[in-house]
Amino acid sequence: MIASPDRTPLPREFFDRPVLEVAPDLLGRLLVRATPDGPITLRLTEVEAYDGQNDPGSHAYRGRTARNEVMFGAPGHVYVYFTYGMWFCMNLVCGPQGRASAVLLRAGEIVEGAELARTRRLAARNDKELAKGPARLATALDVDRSLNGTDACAKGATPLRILHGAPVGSAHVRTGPRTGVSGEGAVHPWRYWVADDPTVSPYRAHVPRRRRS
DNA sequence: CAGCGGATATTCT
DNA sequence: GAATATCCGCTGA
Repeated sequence: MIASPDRTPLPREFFDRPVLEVAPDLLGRLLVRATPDGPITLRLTEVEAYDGQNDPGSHAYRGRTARNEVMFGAPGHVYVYFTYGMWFCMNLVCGPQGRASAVLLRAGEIVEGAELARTRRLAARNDKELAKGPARLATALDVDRSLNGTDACAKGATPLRILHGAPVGSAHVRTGPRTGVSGEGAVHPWRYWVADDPTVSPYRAHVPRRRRS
């Protein structure tokens, strides 16, 4: 008998902790995206921690800019950025406020509303690929810049909410280097995923893109 | 399966 | 100008 996941919201205090504590604790939690056609619910299976102060890989490492200002705000809010000229990725801001740390949501399993996610992820060959990768995850959940700064712990109505779900025990959490991070930031094993989960994205070491002609 | 080119925002040099 | 917290479609083994 498998216990039903807890559908109550995570309190803001959950995020008001150091990012290295929050990140592994997010695995197995549920993210609910309210769309006009109904909810899309994702079970988190892969995340990465970014520390705004000591981490050269973080968008906030070199200080506050127009892009990263949400990271400097209250924990539990959503930081969305646009990358490679084409894709959005989403993060959840962690505490303490002002440290500008956040967790990148890299992959998950769509447990509700897969038919809605499929209409946005036409390239996915099967449901396990719907949210396998950070930009795929954002696309599947219809997340773009308009949701930057959304409070995922809001009391009232919100387009995006995070629930307790069924946290993964530490025995099932794996860690390794972050994907696509280069330089000194690459040494930290701050990528966390659920062991043997088919929705986790393949690891790709950072490779600089070749210069265009 | 591996490799590569294209899309082109944002930030840094 | 160059790098980046990426993905997709094509090519060739």
